[in-house]
Amino acid sequence: MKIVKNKNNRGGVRLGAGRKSGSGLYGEETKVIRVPRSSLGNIKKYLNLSRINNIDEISLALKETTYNPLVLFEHKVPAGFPSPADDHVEKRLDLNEYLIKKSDATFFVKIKGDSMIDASINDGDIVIIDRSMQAKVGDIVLASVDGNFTIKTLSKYKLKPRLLPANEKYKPIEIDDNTQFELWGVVTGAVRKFK
Amino acid sequence: MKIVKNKNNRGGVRLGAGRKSGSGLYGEETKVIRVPRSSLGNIKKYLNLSRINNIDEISLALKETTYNPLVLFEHKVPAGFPSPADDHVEKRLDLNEYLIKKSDATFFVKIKGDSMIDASINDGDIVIIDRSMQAKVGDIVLASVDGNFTIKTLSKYKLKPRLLPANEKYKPIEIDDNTQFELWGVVTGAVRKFK
DNA sequence: CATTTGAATATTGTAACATTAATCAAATAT
DNA sequence: ATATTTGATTAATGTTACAATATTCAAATG
Repeated sequence: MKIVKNKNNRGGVRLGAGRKSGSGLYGEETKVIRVPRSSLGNIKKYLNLSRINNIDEISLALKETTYNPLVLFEHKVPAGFPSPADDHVEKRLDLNEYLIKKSDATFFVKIKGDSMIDASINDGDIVIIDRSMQAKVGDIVLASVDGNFTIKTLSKYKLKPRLLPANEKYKPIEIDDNTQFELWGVVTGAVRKFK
Repeated sequence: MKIVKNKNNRGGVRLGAGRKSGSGLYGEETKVIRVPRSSLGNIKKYLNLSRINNIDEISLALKETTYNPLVLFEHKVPAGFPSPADDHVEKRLDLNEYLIKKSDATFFVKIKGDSMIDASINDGDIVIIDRSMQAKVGDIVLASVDGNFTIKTLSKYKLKPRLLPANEKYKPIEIDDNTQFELWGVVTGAVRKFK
């Protein structure tokens, strides 16, 4: 009986070989903990979000839900507003529910600057971004271009993506093969506080 | 040499003895998971809170639509968006909480028409109205004028209120003694859905 | 000089273990 | 008879150990 050896005799003691420290999923030391089964899903979701977005700390603020089913007057008549008593449709409205479809694929960005002013997105507004949606031409998207984040309308030009600002002061951004370009998500809504 | 026995000879085989299942901290099965060290604190805080506050409520708050503990990138740099890793401040954001101060004095109106377009309030937007606030000149308000509801900027002219549209196409509305006029509330915010 | 290869080492999920905590009924005390 | 003490019993919990996987490097090969 023969002992089959490796045909090749490569490798050997190599200084500095091996996987590098910090090359893991989280880039840092991990610990083992025991958690109740019903919390597993939430915790994994949390870890996933923080990993993807490269966030140091997410404070799991577990305040009481502020959900207050409030009243919505929905106006049906184009010119002016009808008497609420006669013509409005009353509805309960939860703003989270109204504006967010997939909560675990959604995050918010606060707008700085006026480049989307013609799309009624102003400095200080908060836009709602859905990472899970497939962006189409015409959508307002969050993208990174050469390392900078920007919110623009997605367009196409000569088979390449093109980002259009909604303000005449700014020029479209053309994306070529030398441009780092990544779509982060589709802007699905916006909120503004006046007071 | 003596073997020291127990002085007492109590106990023994007892059917049904022992700690009862489900008597633990969480009252349910637990699992072991590995998490990054930097997240440990938050996860423990979360587990602690959910335990104290009754699992159902909290997991509902995290999972269901009413409360979305999502991630907010708040940008500090005016021009464009910086790398999220560098400059963002991350927060949980509850849109209800963000936009509503006094929930029992607040209601919503869905906008029809383009008369406030220059204030970035467009057809289809939903505005948030606080009935409890004292309206000041410059505020966007909901008012009824001769039985019709309208949303305009509150102004003053010759000691009388005047309602200014935010669109050149429309004219200011002067309020005189023969005009029925009532202030319904101050517009404190607006939300828009793109998709 | 580019490619292939396997040793080397970190990561990661899970099992195993030791310790702690809770429960029960027999033994003891009152 | 009733209350209390006690230790066997078993679940829960935190930690370590381990096996499987992933990643990296440079020697060997082409």
